[in-house]
Amino acid sequence: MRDNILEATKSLLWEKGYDAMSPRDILDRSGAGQGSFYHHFRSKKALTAEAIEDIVKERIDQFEAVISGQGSLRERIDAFLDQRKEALKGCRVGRLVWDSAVKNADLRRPLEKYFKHLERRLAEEIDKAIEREGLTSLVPSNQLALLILAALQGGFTVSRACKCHAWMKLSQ
Amino acid sequence: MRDNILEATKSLLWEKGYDAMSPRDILDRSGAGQGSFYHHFRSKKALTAEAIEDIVKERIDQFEAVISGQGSLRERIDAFLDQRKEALKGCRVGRLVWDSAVKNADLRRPLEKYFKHLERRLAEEIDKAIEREGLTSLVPSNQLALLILAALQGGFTVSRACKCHAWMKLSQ
DNA sequence: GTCTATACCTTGATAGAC
DNA sequence: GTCTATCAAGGTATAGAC
Repeated sequence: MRDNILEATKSLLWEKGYDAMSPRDILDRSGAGQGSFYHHFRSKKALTAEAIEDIVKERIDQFEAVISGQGSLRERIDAFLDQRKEALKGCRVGRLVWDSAVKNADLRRPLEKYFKHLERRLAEEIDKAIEREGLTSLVPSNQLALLILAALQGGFTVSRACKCHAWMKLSQ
Repeated sequence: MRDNILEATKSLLWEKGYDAMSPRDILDRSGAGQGSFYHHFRSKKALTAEAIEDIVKERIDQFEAVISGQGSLRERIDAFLDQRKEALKGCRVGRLVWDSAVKNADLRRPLEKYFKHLERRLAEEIDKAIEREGLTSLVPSNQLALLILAALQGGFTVSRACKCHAWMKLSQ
C-alpha cells in the first residue's frame, strides 16, 4: 500500500503538480484510506519529497541508459529527446520547478541535482565526441549542453501553451 | 480599487501562479475587501482571465518596443533577452503554462497568442536581417525563432531549479 | 496497517447593511 | 462601491477502534 501511495503521488505530480494535488486525489488514485496515508507518511510534503527523489532517480537512470549507450552522439541525443513523446505533459522534473513546494530547499535540491547531472554528462559526451567522432563545436561544450537542456524544457512550455508539439519543429 | 485588485492579481500570478494564489492573497495585497472583490469580478477565474489578458498585452508591447526598434538584429534580440533580468522569477507568461487554470481554453488562448506572436515576429525579423544585414542561417527562420523562444523559456526553468541564472551562461 | 470518525482551517463565494 | 457576517465545500491532519 505504501508503494501504491507513492506511485499515485508520482503520477499526480506529473499531471497536476504539487499545489493542485490534494491528499484526496492521492487516496482516490492509490485506493488507500486516510489511515494508510498518514501511517506511512507524515504529511503531504514529506510524501512529495520522497516522490520527487524517486522521480529524479528514475529520470537519471533513463537518461543514462541512452546517453551512455552505443551509437554516435547525435543518435544518443536523439534517443534522449525521443524519450519525451508526450510533450504536452511536460518533463516530470521540470514541471515541478514552478510549484510552491519547491521554495523548500529540501524539495528543490533533487531538481537541481537532475539538471546539473544532465548538463555535466551531456558536456562530457560532447567532449568525447569531439575527440572520437571528429566533431567541431562553435561554443564550449558546457554551453551547448545547457542549450540542449533549455531548448527541451522550453519546448515543453511552448508546446503546452500552444497545445501542439513545438519541439517536433525543433528536432525536425 | 478595481485596478488595485487587478494589479495585485497580476503580480501574484507571476510570483505564485494560479493554484497557489488565494482570494485572501489578493485582498491582502490590494487592500480591498471581500465586497470589492466580488463586486468587480464574478470569480477568481474571471479575474484571472482578465489579468492574463493584461499580462500578455503588456509583454507583447514590451517585446515590440525592442524588436521593432533600431539596431542590428543581434542588438535587438539581446535587448529582448535583457528584459528578463530576474531569471529566477521566470517569464510572466510561460510561468502560467503549468497551472491548472490553463486547462480552460479561454485562459490558455492568450498564452498561445503570446508565443505565436513572438515566434512569428522573430522569424520575420530574422528574414529581414538575412536580406538587409547579409546574415545567413543554417536553419529556417521559423525554427530559429522557436529555438530562441524555447531556450529562453527553458533557461528560466533550469535557472529556477538551480537557483542561479543559467541563461547568463547561454547568452554569455 | 487499515478503517472510520472527527476536527480545524482555508478557499471561494454570497447576503445584506451602509 | 465597500464593509462585515456568514456559509458550504474541500484541504490537511489527528484519534482511536479494529
